[in-house]
Amino acid sequence: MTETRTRNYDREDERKRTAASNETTDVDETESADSERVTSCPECSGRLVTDTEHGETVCEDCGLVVEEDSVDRGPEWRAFDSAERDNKSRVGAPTTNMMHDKGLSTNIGWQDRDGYGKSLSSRQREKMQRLRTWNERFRTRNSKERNLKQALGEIDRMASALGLPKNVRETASVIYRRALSEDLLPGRSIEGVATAALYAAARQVGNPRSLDEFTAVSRVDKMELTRTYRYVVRELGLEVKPADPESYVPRFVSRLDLPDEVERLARELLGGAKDAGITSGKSPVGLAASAVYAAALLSNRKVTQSEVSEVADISEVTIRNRYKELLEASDHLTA
DNA sequence: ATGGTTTTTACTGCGTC
DNA sequence: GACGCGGTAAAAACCAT
Repeated sequence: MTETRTRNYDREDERKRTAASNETTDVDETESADSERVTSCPECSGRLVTDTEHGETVCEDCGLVVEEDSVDRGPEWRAFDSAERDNKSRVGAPTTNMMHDKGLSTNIGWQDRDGYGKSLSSRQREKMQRLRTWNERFRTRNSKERNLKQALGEIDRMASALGLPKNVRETASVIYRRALSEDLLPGRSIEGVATAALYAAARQVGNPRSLDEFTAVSRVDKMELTRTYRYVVRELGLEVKPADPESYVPRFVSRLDLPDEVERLARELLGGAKDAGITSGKSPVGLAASAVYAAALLSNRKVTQSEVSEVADISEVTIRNRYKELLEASDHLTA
């Protein structure tokens, strides 16, 4: 009931509230770019045509240029038959980065001798030394590739076990690559960092899974996961927003076989709770679970607390406490 | 390490089927 | 009586300092 809130969710919650404007690195720029597309001329509401050669969008009737200097996303080359197109095209499946050297890497001997056993001139020796340096660099890179391959396999396995979509896996592998290139791995298990990366990725793209769900499919225990997760987030300066309770709602609803109506109501309740400021510092999972329970109650679907607590992995007591608050908040809002 | 907060565990009482 | 629900106290977990 007081204002000294400490928890994780809370801190970031406050940060979001106070500094909502200076978003820096996050992934949600998809909407703003395409949402304001004009479909008809603002002057005469004629039909618009795109002139790709000049990079403009022009009204067919009055000739008004609605948009100019648009980016040409086509290829910069021309092809006159399909063979040529195949030849010049550089698109295709992305390179995987998952291949390692298959033991074909080169070794440069340490004795400064040539093929006949004679010693080398000082000039040649210097050259060999430089070559050794570079070769070593490539080889360690290769060892990192192997590491990466294993980690990506783990990420894939866990992601599919948790039913996480592809974009989460991609984000996770990006995070893992960064962790690898910044040398965060020594002293930590590949599995641990991979799990942490996936956990962070799931949260970043707004499709979070609880820590418990992760420990269920990962070989690392909860403590190691949270530790490496915090470590990775800190070292990489990752911006992970607090999990939005609403993002858990659909899963709970579907696991309980409840109608969409309940989902809608639950979201409404959560919105009200957010406005009332009672979400701060509370576990998002608990909040979501209670909202689902309360919503089911309001729409006359009978679901027991223990059922909800089962699918959400939250104690019944927490559900009771939260859902009381939720209803209270919604009463305040409507009254 | 400590202190403050939330969540969980365990237990009790009440009402209904 | 079993079950769902509400409440409480104490323990455990968690996070910031």
